[in-house]
Amino acid sequence: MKNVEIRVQDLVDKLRIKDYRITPQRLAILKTLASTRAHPSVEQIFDKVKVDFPTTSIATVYKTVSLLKDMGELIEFSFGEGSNHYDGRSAVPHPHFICTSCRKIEDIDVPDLEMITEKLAEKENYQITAFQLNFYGKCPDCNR
Amino acid sequence: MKNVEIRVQDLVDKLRIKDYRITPQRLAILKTLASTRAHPSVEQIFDKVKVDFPTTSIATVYKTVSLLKDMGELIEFSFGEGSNHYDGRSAVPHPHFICTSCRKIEDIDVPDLEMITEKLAEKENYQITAFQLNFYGKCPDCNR
DNA sequence: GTACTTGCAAACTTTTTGCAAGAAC
DNA sequence: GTTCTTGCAAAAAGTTTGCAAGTAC
Repeated sequence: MKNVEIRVQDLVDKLRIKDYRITPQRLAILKTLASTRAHPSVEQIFDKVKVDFPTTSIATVYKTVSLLKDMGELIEFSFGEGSNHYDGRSAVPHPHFICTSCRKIEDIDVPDLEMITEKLAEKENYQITAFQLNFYGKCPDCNR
Repeated sequence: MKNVEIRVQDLVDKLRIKDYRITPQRLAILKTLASTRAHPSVEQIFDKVKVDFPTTSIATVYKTVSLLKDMGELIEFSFGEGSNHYDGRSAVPHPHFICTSCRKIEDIDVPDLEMITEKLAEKENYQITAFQLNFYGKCPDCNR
């Protein structure tokens, strides 16, 4: 079974456990979230879901995204401008690089982040539950 | 001369050089930005400015904040909910801790961040111009 | 059949904009 | 006096909500 299908099934199970119903619209939203690395906005999720379900309302997308967010199953990003973006592939926070030229969002690897977080929590007596680390600049493609 | 006054003068000079005019409203906004560590929203800046200039419009605050942002003189934050927040004390990005309970925003120190940024830029061939690093959780006061 | 979900429209929040009157230079 | 800025109100953009009709279970 592919990673995407596993994640969709995972989300379906988690919804069912909480007695939420699996409607075709919701399933389409889950599939969209699980299968993209593009960190889409609600509008972008909506555009994808509309292909299969043209009658879908954007309010439904907002409601489902909000539900998943409350369940801790997706990560929300706010970049200075416009709408929020979401990553539903994994619920674990991770750093990003955002190209200010082409607006592309890439997952990146910052090896020492866990240790840094632990040290900070200990030093300042914080109870840290999440983080947001974004680097902004130009990607190799735009940097010419 | 105090740091706050130096920063206000710095901003005034930079505005004048670009032929922007120093109105009493703008000066009050600059003073508010330079003198708080609270990372206020436009609404909160507006509330402070209104004390001295009750006729000030929130549109004026938006316009001045936007002007300073374009000049690279303040940092904008978007936390998942509500309005953007601003730090006008220094234009240099720096990490924050945000208490999810009392909503307090604190500047923190992450020693290795510069090195991490450099390594990342080199490895991925990014040209990094800014970053945003926020830790979320409970501060010592709320963690009882 | 019951309880939850959808889709629509209206409401709400935050931010931007057009423009006439006013102020900085 | 010229040009920029203000303040107001309207508009725009993003998100939330109430509710009747429809659907998953």
